Amino acid sequence: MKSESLLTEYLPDSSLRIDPDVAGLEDFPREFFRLETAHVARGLIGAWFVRRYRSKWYGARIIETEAYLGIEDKAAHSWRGRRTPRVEPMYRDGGHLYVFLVYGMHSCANVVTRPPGIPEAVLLRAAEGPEGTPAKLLSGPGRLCAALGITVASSGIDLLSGGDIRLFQGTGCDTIGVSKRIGVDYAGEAAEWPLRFFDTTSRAVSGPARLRRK
DNA sequence: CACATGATCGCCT
DNA sequence: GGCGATCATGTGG
Repeated sequence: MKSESLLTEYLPDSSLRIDPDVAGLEDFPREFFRLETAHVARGLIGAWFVRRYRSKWYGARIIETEAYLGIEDKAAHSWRGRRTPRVEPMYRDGGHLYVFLVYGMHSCANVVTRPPGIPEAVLLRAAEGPEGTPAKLLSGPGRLCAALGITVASSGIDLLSGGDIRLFQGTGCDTIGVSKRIGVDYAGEAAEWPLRFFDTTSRAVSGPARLRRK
């Protein structure tokens, strides 16, 4: 099934339906997203990533993230201050969305961090739906975007201004594991930095098994 | 589980 | 021209 079709074919009947009001979900304060990126990445474990489609809301609980530290981080798109149309959203204020396409076919969603002008972000790597939802559905940055129908068309939007894609606070997580990031072996020393965070109790954690406990 | 491969194309050099 | 912040599928242990 193509990723695009998931938006129109999977979502409407999805178990990912959620009503933010009924669930009592609350926005993060803007200041949270301006804090140190690794701190935000850790703090987003347990948060809710939701979107509205045809007036109904769908979403899932984030269980895996990675921090990308901007100009000093060889693994980051903004390494050495690179500033192109694609990367531009990373230079915005914390709380914006940055979506890019990898390998010509998969979208990856990021939450921009730090104040305007500092191009850092948190990659949303995996999430989990309610009990009964196939773990694989939202396991991996590409699958997460496909299941929720997130594409580059939404890159640059603000997640805190009441739009169709939002991020809400969760109940926190006290079983967080840490590891190096996945798929950035080309980044030299930066490839070893412990910037990946995940809920060790979730079955939806992506990546090789050797990086799932810690 | 580890590893290998093909798919597929926008972005940057 | 070359190469990914990936995934599905295949092989072999």
